[in-house]
Amino acid sequence: MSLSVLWLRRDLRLADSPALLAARDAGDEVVPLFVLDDVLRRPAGAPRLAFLHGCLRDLYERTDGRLRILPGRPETVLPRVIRETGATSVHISSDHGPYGRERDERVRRALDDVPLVATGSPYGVTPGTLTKADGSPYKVFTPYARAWRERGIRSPATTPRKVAWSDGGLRSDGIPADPDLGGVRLPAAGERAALQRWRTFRERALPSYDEGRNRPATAGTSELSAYLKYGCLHPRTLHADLGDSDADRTFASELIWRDFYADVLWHRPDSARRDWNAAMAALPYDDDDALFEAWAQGRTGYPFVDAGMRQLLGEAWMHNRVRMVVASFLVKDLHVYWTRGARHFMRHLRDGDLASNSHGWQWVAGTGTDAAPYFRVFNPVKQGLDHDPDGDYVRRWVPELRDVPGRFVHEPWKLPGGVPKNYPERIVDHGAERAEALRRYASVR
DNA sequence: TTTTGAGTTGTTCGA
DNA sequence: GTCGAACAACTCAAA
Repeated sequence: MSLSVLWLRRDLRLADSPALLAARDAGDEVVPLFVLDDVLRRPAGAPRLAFLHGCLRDLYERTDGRLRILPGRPETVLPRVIRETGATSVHISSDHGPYGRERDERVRRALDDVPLVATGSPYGVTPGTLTKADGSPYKVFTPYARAWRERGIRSPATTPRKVAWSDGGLRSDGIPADPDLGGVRLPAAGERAALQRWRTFRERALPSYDEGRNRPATAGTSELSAYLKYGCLHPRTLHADLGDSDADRTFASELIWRDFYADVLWHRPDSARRDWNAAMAALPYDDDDALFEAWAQGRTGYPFVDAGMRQLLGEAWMHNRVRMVVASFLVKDLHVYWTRGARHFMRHLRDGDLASNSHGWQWVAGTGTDAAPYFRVFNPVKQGLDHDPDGDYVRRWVPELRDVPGRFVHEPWKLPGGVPKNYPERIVDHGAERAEALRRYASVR
C-alpha cells in the first residue's frame, strides 16, 4: 500500500486539478493535507481567514473527512508527515508568489529524496512561461493577451470519479475557529458554492457583461475573485465554458489580466511592495493619518468613494469599478503612496490577491506596467453619476444620504440645505487636488 | 537596426 | 446635449 500526499495551498478543489491526478497516479491512496502557515495567516485579515476556513470545511467533507490540517512551518510539517505516513511523494500545484516560491524551495530541500512534484498552476498560463519572441517578459497587456489567446489552456483536466483518500494515520488539528467577523457577511465558500456562483453569473449577468460590469448597484460582475484566489475553481474551467460573443471575450480578458499580473510579479517579485517603474519613485507623496482614516472609514464627503469604502468593510469585497475610483482618490486626491491603500485592501478584502492587488493599485498610481497616463484622474462625482445614475449604490451603503433625491446623492453639498446632518463635508476639493496631482506628475517627467 | 503602430477602464473644454 | 480634440511623450512589440 503506497501513499502520496496532496499538499493543498491555493487550489482547494477536486475538479480540474492536475496535481490531484498526479497524486492519485503516484500512490494507491492520497493523503490530502493543508498546512496552517502563520506567515500567510498573520496578514490575511478576518474575512479572508473565515473564507479560507469555509473552503477547508467543504474540502473536508468531500474527502470523506480525511483532510489533515496541521499548523506549523511547511518545511518542518512536510518532513514530519513523510516520516509518520511513509508516503513516497508530495504533490502540489505550483505557487508563483514571492513567498510561495521561497517556501517551496525550502520544503523541497527539507524533503530530501522524497520528490515535491509540481503539476499545473492556478493560471491559464503558468507565470514566466509566456514570453516575447526574444524570451523577455511582456510589459503591455494587449500583446500578452494576444499571445495568451494563442497558447493559453482552455480545456479542463479530467475530474476523477473516485479518489482513495487516506488520513495517513495523522492526527489533525481540525479547522481553526473562525475569527470575529464583526458583522461582515460572507458568501458561501468552497468549490460547490463557486460552481454554483459561476452558473448563476453565466445565466443572469454574463450576456450583458459589457455594460453590466460597470454598474456597482447591480450584480453585474462574476464575484468569483475569492473563489479564484483560493482555487475553488480553475480559470480553465471558466474559459472552457465561454464562447465567442463580445461579452464572453470581455470576461475572458478579465481572467487573462489575472494571469498577466501574476506573470509580472513572477518576473519582478519586488514589485509587490515597490514601484514597478523605478523612474516613478521620485514622485512626492503626503501621508496624513487623518485623511487616510477618513478614506478608510468611508468619510471623505464624496458619496461614491464613501460607498465603496463602506462596502469593503461591510462585505469584505468591493465592485471593481469602485476600486479604481477609491484608489484614484487616495493616490491622486489625497496624494498617499499606493502601498498604504494596497495594504488596507489586502487586510479587508476576502479576495485579496497579492499580484492583482499590487498591480491594480500601480495601474491607478501610474507606477506599474501599462500604467494609466498621468493625466487620467478619476472624478469621483462624474464616476458616480455615470455608473450609479440612480444613486442606488450610494444609498445602500451611505444611510445618511438615503433620503437625498436625484443627482444630489452624488454631490450633496449642492443641496439647498447643505450636506445632510451626520454626513461629512468634503475633506478635500477634487478640482484643486487634481491640479496638484498633475503638478506632481509633471515634476518627475 | 529601424520603423511603425499602438497602448483597459478618463476628464475637460470649446465648438 | 453631443462631439472631437487636447491632455505628452514614451515605451513596447513586432515586422
